[in-house]
Amino acid sequence: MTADAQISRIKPGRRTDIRRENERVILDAAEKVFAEAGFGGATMQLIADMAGLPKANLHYYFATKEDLYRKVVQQIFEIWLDAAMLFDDAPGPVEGIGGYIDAKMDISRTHPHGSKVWASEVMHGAPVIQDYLETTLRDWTEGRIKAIQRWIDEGKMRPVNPRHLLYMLWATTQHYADFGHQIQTLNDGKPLSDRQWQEAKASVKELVLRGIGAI
Amino acid sequence: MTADAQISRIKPGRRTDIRRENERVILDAAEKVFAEAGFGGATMQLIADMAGLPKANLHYYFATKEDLYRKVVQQIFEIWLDAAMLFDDAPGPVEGIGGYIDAKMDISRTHPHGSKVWASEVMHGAPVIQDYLETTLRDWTEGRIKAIQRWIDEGKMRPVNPRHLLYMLWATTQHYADFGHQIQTLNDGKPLSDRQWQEAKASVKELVLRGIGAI
DNA sequence: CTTCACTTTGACCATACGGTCAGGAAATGA
DNA sequence: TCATTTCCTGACCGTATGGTCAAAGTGAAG
Repeated sequence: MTADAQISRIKPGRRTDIRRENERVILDAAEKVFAEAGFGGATMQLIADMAGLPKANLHYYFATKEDLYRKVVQQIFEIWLDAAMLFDDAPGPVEGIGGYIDAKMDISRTHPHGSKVWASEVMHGAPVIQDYLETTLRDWTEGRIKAIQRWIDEGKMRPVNPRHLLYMLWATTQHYADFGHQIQTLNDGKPLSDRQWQEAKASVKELVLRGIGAI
Repeated sequence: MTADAQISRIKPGRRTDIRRENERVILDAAEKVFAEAGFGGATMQLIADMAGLPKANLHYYFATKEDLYRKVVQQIFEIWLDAAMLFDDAPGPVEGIGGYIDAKMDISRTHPHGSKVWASEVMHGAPVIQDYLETTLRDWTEGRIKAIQRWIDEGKMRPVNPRHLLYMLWATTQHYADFGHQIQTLNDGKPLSDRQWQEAKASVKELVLRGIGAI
């Protein structure tokens, strides 16, 4: 992070880069603090300390706490949408759903904070991203349901309710991020190792793919 | 709720009942507010308004905000533990796991607030219930893993990783409470009907039981 | 060097929050 | 009736928080 800052300041170092870099540092800090303390429990001072900047500087880049929070939520949503592309262009459920599980599990490992912020936002009634749920997410969901239904019609999987299958995919994959602390506690207090993450991915994939009769 | 208050005030109406009743009203209000706003976003004033009592009265029954919060978390944990009894005394996975799914799905419908408070608590690193995770939950989990392993050894289900199976059960069932708002939004803004809840339970049970090769 | 836009920040403010407390009301038992 | 315990609550307090602002710092362009 610090190294990046120095690099970007040396190489094409311009005013724009200062802004871009600081916004990134602040967003990363905010994601972590919002995840660990919730929106209400997070303070601008905590985020500032985590980012290594004075509090007033945060308000120079982000007008309000809500504004900063909104950007954090949008970020994780876009990451998930990108990963969801694996669903398309897949010939069948093994590649489509299996690949989607892989991607979402990887995100749960690399972006646990973002996942928690999203979960918290939805649990509180989605006050700032309700429009996303009603537009982008709804459209995406309907599209995926159609894809699953096609696989069912083609006999590539059993006739399960596509909607509840999607919920299960979301729930199961995000659980490893949102409830990571509980999982770690039940793992003798240690984070899952590489091998254990592989095991988790394999277990989830097998349970789901066998559950829908794709293998 | 009001009726209960009147009844309990008339029937065996004693000092103890006033305390019991008020504590219940406050706990119910607190559960809802903590679920909707998070610990940091919840205020004693909001809880007091929801309970229909002056704020100072809350502090008469519960010393601090943390104290009140702790009681709320303990409550949902006990409800879940009770439901988990269905796991025991079951001859096989169809009854044991199937019954557990039924029970947890019912709780997700009847106690969505408690589930959200628990999720929020764990996501924030379980600051107040870490000891529960390390003792009661860990013991319960180990016991259930043994039970599942026994079913596997008896050939009643496929050899899946019991730990990840449990995580899937928790994730999937609690998803219907924790992400209820998202599910409702994707259901044209309407809460799931009785029929839709039946469909959800059936889908989850079939996916899981088929996934583990129990049906 | 001067200019000018962009960035930084310590000091400050109004508000809202958790919690306290004194004094009164209500219930109970003798 | 009176004493005692329990319950109730408006008013109050110290603190922490989100946000503001004026003044200073910085560096590229002319």
